[in-house]
This record gives sequence, C-alpha cells and structure tokens, in this order.
Amino acid sequence: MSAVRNTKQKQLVLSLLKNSGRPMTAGEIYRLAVQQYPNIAKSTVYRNLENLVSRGEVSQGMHQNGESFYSIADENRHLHYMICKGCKMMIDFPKCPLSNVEREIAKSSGFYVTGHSLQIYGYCKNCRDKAKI
Amino acid sequence: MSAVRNTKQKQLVLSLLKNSGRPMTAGEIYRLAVQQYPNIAKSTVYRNLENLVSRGEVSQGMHQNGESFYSIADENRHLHYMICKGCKMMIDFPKCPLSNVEREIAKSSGFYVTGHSLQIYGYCKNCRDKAKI
DNA sequence: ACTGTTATTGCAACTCATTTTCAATAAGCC
DNA sequence: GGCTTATTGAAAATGAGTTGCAATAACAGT
Ligand SMILES: [Mn+2]
Ligand SMILES: [Mn+2]
Ligand SMILES: [Zn+2]
Ligand SMILES: [Zn+2]
Repeated sequence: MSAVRNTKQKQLVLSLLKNSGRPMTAGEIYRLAVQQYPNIAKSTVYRNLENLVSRGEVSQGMHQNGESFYSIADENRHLHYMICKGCKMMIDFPKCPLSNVEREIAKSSGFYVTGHSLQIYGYCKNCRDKAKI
Repeated sequence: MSAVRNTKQKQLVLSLLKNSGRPMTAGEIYRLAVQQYPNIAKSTVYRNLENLVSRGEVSQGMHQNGESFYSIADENRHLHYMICKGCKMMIDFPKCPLSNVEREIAKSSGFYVTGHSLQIYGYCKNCRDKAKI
C-alpha cells in the first residue's frame, strides 16, 4: 500500500508556491513550472494542486472571475485577502472576523458550519494615488 | 437618446428571479426562461443579468465551483448566504458582520473598500439528520 | 398608425479555466 | 534490477461565459 508518491512535479508545484510570497492561480504556477521542468503538463499542475488542497497543505480561494488561486496553508491561522481591483494585488487580512459569528449561527440556526469564503475588494493606496480614486 | 428598451426577455428574466424565492444560476434561469419563451438565447439571459446587476436591480454571488448565482437586490440590506454542501440550499444570512470591519480596515491600511464577498458553508439541519453529520 | 433609428436579440462560433481519458512513465517496495 | 501501480503527458472534452454579426423589435418622432 504505497499510497502517495513524491514526484518531482509535486515537489515543484509546492516549492513554487512556497517561494512566491503571494497566492497564485494554476495558470501562473504552470507558467513558472514549465521554466524549470519543460514537459510538465498543465493537468499535472491541476492534479497536484487539488491533491495538496485536499490534504490541507495548500489553501484555495477564488477570484471574482471564478479563477482559483492557491497559497501555502498556514496551520494556525487561516487568512483572507483584500484584493485591489486596480493592480490585483492581494493583501493579507490575517484576523478573521467570523470565528464568533460562525458559532452564533450554528447555535441559532442548527446549521453546522464547516468553513467560509471571504474576500474584500477595493483599491490599494498605490492605485488610489495614481488614479485619484 | 432612447437608452434602455424594455424587452420581453428582460421582463422575463426579472420575473423569474422575482418569483423564485431563491438565488439561481444563469443556467437555471435560462432553462426556466425557455419554457415560457422558447427561442430566448442563452446569451440574452447572460446579457440581461449582467445589465440588471450593473444597474443594481440584481445582485450576484459565486458558488465554490466558480458559477455565478443571481437574486433580486434588496436596496436596504445586502445579504449573504449559508450554503448547504448536502442539498445546496442557500439560507439567507441577513446581518452582515463586516460593516464595522470594513471601516477599521480602511482606517488602518489605507485600502479603499468597495465591497466584499462572503459565504458560509456547512450542512443544514435537514441534511445533518439524514446523513448523521 | 407609419417610419426610421438603433438597442437588443438569436444564433453560432469562440474563449478559457478546468476535467477527463488513456497509454506511457517512473516512484518506491521487494 | 524487476514489479506494481500511482502518477504523468498529451490531447480531447467540458462547461460557463463571451463575442461577432445580421435580423428583429422597442419606441421616439411624425
Ligand atoms: Mn475566516
Ligand atoms: Mn456583507
Ligand atoms: Zn492596487
Ligand atoms: Zn442541506
């Protein structure tokens, strides 16, 4: 029962994500991966990301256009992002304002909460200065 | 300058959304629309939804798979949903816990907040009973 | 009601992220 | 090294959403 194999491709995907200090889409990861491992297939990148997400090593979010983004999961704090509509920069928003809220909901509605998705949109300081927003 | 025309198709999309007490995807709306107006085009549904969203009559959210859902906008309160992973039911979550949070962020980071996206996932009471979750 | 302008439509083709299929490959246990 | 099979590469398929364009119909002006 040799369940999981530690392939070059899996290591690469994980290391790209570790070295990039920011969340990346599967497409971005693939483009970087090809530079170091020219025959890697797009599907391989997707499969490994899916895998890493399901075992909790990587966390997944979604852009407004439906495209997923991925980042290394931090065990002892889950993050959300503020996303600038100008430059697309994603700024960590480390304190989750929903921990208590979830508990209240569970209590009052009988709904069993497993997780949530939250992102905040707007314009970063930089873009506001440039575009006078 | 006869900017906007009030077409049958637009009325239909809007009325389907009004009569359904729940958010629907473009696909669901299209399938219902065809029953009453057999030649309506999928693109027409999409175009009208886009239009209604941009003028604030309809609000738009996104499922975990990237598919958009739409519902009639309520002017004086914006809603979020708790979404059951079992039966896909979407339960209104009327009080937004982020109004204050947004202000704090703006103040502390210089980020100009234009909006946010929030949904809570889990299992409704019904599904918990059935599946013993 | 008739006419002309043009916003909107229907349809088909397209885009693009993601998934699937399947034969070929390579991890990792012996 | 040899065997088993998880994983891969390549290509095709999927599916939501978009786009180009000629035909249509809303509606303002008459
Ligand atoms: Mn959170
Ligand atoms: Mn809110
Ligand atoms: Zn910015
Ligand atoms: Zn349910």
